[in-house]
Amino acid sequence: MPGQHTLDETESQVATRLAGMDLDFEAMAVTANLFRAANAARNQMERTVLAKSNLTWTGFVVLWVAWIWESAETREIASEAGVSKATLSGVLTTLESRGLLERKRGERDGRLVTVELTAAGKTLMKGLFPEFNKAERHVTRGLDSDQLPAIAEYLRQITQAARD
Amino acid sequence: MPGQHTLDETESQVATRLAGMDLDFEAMAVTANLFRAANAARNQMERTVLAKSNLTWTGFVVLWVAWIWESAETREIASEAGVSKATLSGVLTTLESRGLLERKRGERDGRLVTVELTAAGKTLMKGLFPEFNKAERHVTRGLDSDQLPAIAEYLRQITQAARD
DNA sequence: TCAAGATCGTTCGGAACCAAACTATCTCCG
DNA sequence: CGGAGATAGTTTGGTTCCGAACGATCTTGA
Repeated sequence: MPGQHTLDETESQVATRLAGMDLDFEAMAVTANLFRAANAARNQMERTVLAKSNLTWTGFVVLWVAWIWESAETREIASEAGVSKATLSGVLTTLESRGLLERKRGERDGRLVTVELTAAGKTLMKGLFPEFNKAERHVTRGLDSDQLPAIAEYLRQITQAARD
Repeated sequence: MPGQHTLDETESQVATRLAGMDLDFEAMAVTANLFRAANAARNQMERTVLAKSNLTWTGFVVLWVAWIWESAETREIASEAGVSKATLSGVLTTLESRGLLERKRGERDGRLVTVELTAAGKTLMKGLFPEFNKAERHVTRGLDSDQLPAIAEYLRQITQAARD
């Protein structure tokens, strides 16, 4: 595949190109590989699991959050899915029009909207999630399984640090 | 902040809700936290570093790749930035119209297009990248610095595994 | 009680995003 | 040669994505 660089080539080019600048190369390597890994994993899962159900990544995550929490308020979903409330509003409209979930105006507080999966949405998730989990195992198969909890913890630390 | 869940609450709710299903919970924790971390870090960097230069995340990554490699072919950039060639085509048009880069048709092979930063683009990156690196250090500050290379390596393994 | 301010979800405008179709170019081989 | 097939980047059509502006609803305090 001409014109493609391996990860090693890329990183050594980075080191050469930026040599002499006062930079934290180790932090750089962690974040650069964080984004590469997340991107690669997401693309892989979209292709192998989500595409056949005609779901986008965000659509799936939204369904997942609502499924896990039985019923969720929109700002919880937005926060958990990592999208803005504006984006969520559109995605909810899409998923609602496909009959996978329902919006319900809050009774105690008329500003709130809660989201609940329909029977069709629950059926979809019940069938899809085990496949999704297989893909999760697939993308982590290169890691020593003893280390998985520690790696998850490192990633939690990054999330925490990035939140302020 | 009512209606928000901590990471711990979320993960224990997941465990409860999915109890009894034949799932790999450790792989799930790694991937879920991978996406959370990447999202949180990206949002943080967009807000604190990129917004003031009116750059999107993808725009910045595209500029970065072209900057590192002095001059890059579009498929390299697309692969490195993790976007499709269709997306890249549009982003290049945006950045080119802002005078940050130039497209050049390949001389030996007329199908290829190489991308090169303009003087303005280079100046921008030279000023911006040290700030970006500070943000990279910020989001990794919760990690033991001795462990950073190992963590980068774990992430490379995930990238590798997700590529087939 | 009732206005001022806070908070929620939606809308709007414009960029990013992708798959599929398309045009242009190159390569291969008969 | 020269046409068949491969490969590169662009266009098209439709969703996702965000910040900012917006209405609706709730809360607060004098």
